[in-house]
Amino acid sequence: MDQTTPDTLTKSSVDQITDHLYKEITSLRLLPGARISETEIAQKFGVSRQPVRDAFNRLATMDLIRIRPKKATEVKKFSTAAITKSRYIRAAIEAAVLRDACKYCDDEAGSALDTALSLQKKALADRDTEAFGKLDYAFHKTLCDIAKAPFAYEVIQAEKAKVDRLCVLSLAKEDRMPELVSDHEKIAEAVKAGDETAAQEAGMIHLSRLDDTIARIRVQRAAFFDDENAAD
Amino acid sequence: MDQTTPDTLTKSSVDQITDHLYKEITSLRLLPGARISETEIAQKFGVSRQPVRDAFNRLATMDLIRIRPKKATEVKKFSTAAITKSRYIRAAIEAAVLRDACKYCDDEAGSALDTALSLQKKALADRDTEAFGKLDYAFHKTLCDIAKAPFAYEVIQAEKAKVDRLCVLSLAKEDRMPELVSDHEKIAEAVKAGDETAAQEAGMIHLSRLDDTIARIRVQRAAFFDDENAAD
DNA sequence: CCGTCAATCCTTGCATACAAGATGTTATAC
DNA sequence: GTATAACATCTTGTATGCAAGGATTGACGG
Repeated sequence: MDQTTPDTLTKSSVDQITDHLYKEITSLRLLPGARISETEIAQKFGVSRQPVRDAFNRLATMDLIRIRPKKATEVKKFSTAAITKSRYIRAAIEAAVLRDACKYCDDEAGSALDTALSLQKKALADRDTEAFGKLDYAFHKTLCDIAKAPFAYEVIQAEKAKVDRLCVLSLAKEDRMPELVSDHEKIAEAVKAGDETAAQEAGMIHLSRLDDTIARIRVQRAAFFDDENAAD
Repeated sequence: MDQTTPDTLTKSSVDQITDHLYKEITSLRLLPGARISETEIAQKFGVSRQPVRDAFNRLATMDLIRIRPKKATEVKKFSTAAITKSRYIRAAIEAAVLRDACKYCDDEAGSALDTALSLQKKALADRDTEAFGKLDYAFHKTLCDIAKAPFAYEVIQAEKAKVDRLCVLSLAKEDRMPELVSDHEKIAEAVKAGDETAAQEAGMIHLSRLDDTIARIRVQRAAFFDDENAAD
């Protein structure tokens, strides 16, 4: 998210507005297809149109909004093509990470996985989906660290964020937690055992969990998808 | 490159300026560390600072320039971390592509690879490095298409572009062409044979060709690298 | 009642002016 | 001679005004 933030610590108006809109969009408070206006946001923040404009440009490069010159700016709808691409990238990166994690996993790494898993089980017992969401990210980051590829997490995070707002639409988050924790357990076990193929297999199964959810949402909320639309 | 270009066909000033600076940077006519000024570019194009500003923002999100607020904007230097990340991503994606290419390769795909290779051999015979550069991209795109993952090419292209400007510094482009063509031949052969492991192995060797080149340039042109610098 | 045309409003794109911060230089005090 | 402080000048950030194009709504003619 903060990839475009300059090295200065003083958050400029552009940073603030970008951050705000990012959260609004990813949390689905701004629905796909919703039109947003530069002047409207500018008034809301008490600034001029210019910083809003810059923020729009950043969000456009993140593929979160779509600026149609002279027409309007709207929150991007989901596209099956984009989801497919994102999934492909994640699958490829995570496979590499799991392979390397198996290669470099030692006792310390194993205990790190164990603690991560115990935290997840606690969140599962508490039915705390929000906490689990963060632990989910943390688990994958741990894997990247073990694989000596911390930068891979940035990619995973970026791709994950692109589809995470879609999962907000899924009502059955609590129901999915058990199988996700179980997936993580299998992955951790394989990594600790150094079993590449088992780890990658478990990882791919883990990724495929999303497919059903997405397929269900696509039919339920077809209006949020952009597939039949000719224009990108 | 044109990922940020809106759906309108009329190239706006921002598009033109972005395109121009992109070429200037990737061709190394603008050297890493060079400072570029909004007003300077604006005068050069006969426009106001605003479109230049927007172009800068786009280039910043492409990680090609670095905007230091109130200070200056400069062409990003190479960083070992960024190169490592880019290489990791490419390796992961290309491995997946080669795996799928082996899976889906048929006669038609095989002949597509053959024609691509013959074109490369012609460029090699002509010592036409520029033509070969384009054919190199085209070859990898062909592989992505065969793998039924055309979107993967976008990722490869984006990551390739990040380090390609580095290779402009390499004087021995002609010398490297034969081994690159040879690599491509091995890859194509393995893909046509449907031999996953051979294809991936050949692909990884192909990728590793860059490592030596980069290592050499890093010591020769240390001023273009940003490793010791604490600030990103 | 319906279709067509025009005007008005809305949108973003661009230009200009001013503000704020950082840097390098120069002058002055010691 | 040196160090420090003030200033001049660069940089980007923000505000505002105008221009150009699309969309909707209204009126007018059939």
